[in-house]
Parts: sequence; C-alpha cells; structure tokens
Amino acid sequence: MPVGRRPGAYHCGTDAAMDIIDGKWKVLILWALGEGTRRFGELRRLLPGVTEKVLAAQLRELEADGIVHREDYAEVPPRVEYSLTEMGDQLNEALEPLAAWGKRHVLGVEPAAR
Amino acid sequence: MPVGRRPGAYHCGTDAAMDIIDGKWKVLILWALGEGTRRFGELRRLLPGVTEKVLAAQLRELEADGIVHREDYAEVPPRVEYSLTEMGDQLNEALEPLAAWGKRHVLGVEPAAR
DNA sequence: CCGTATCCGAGTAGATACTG
DNA sequence: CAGTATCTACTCGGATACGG
Repeated sequence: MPVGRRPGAYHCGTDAAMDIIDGKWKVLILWALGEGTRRFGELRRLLPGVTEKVLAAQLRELEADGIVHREDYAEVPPRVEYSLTEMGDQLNEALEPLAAWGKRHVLGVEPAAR
Repeated sequence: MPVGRRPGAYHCGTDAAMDIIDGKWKVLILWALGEGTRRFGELRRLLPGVTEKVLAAQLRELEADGIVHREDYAEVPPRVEYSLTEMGDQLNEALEPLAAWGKRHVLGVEPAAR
C-alpha cells in the first residue's frame, strides 16, 4: 500500500522517496534506528541539537509513513520504544549508496580499496 | 575535494548527501539532466510549476556543488546548456536504489519479477 | 520519562515585472 | 532566450514552558 503525504503528486520514485525522508533529522533517525530499538530519550541524546517537539513531530511522520514502529508500554515511568519496520529497514538499505557517495564526494573520504 | 555548504557539520554520509540534494526541484533536475544536456527553457518545461527564479537558484547551487556544468555560449539569442558532471552522474547512480524503493513503497509499483 | 502547547524567527518558494 | 529584481506567503524548525 502506497504511503506519503502527497499522493499522486510525484514525478518519479526519487522525489517520492525524498518526500518521506524530507525533514532535517529524518535520515539521522533512520541511521540511529538502523542499529536497533531506541527509546525517545536515547534518540534525543543521539541527535545533538534536536528539540523534543521536533523529534516527536518527525517520529510521528515517520510512523504515519510506515517507516518506524512505535511501542508504548504504558508504564510509570513512561517507556516508549521506536524501531524500524521492514519498510524502514529497506529504506535504510536503499540509502546506503547515497551515504557512500556523500562520504566520498562531500566528506572527502576515499574508499580504502578499489 | 569535498563540496557542500556546511563543511564539518555532517554526522554521516547520508546527511551530507542530503544537504546537496536538498531543495524542492534538485532531484528532478538531476533526473532530467540524466538523459543528457538541457537548455534552461527545456528544464523549465520539464519541471512543471517551477519559476525561473527558483530554477536558476537551484541550478546555481548544483553548479557550486560541482554537480552540474553550465556552458554559456554567449550568443544572441542567448544559449546556455546544463549537463551533469562526472560527480553528478555518480550521484544520479547512487540515487537509483532510493528511486526503486520509492517506486515500490510510495508509488505502489511492484517490481515485475522477483 | 515522554511528550504537548504556544509563540516566533529564518529560510524557501511563488507571482509578477523587467532586462541584456 | 535566459535570466534578475522585488515583494510576499508559507512552512519548517527552534525556544520555552507546561502536562500525564
């Protein structure tokens, strides 16, 4: 089932995907969740500079788009855990070549071997 | 040589790359130039809804980042041609898995075979 | 601990008109 | 044809304070 907030407004797969990961912190969230489940407070510490409001908003968008799963344990003190859905995991994999390009051409890190 | 407008401010290759393609029309410009050299007017027609000002601005950013090459023929009437640099071409390739993901999960187009 | 409410500022994009 | 100039509109993200 298709996701995204601008149904029918895309010209190609790339800008459709861009719409999903559009947001200052989204790829960083993906990155952080790629290593496993994280709690809200952990994510906040992993993303230096993000405010609770913005982090919560971006997490909700990712959740609405089916990229992250939100598990609320309804305990006191509160505990909420975020993790990637299978779709989110695949998105993360699809992002890898882009990460490699960025590392090489933007960060200037040449690959070790050729 | 590294490019990008926020040197040293990146956490990983992905958000470094995101900084380069950040802009409403950039991936569409990449897409259009992927098929060959285009003139300004052609790009404008290929990107329905873009204004001259915004198109010019985004092209200049891509040029500054070493993604597109701008060839001004200094003729009358004016002729300016845009094309991808080698780096831009590689960026376009790095974007392909993301495009495939978007096609499949956002646009809902399943791959033909498995 | 995990958020929401409110207000605000900055940057991005759009419309329109004009120029070399 | 290929832009620039000006003005405006809007959305995103940030700061701070408060709530369950």
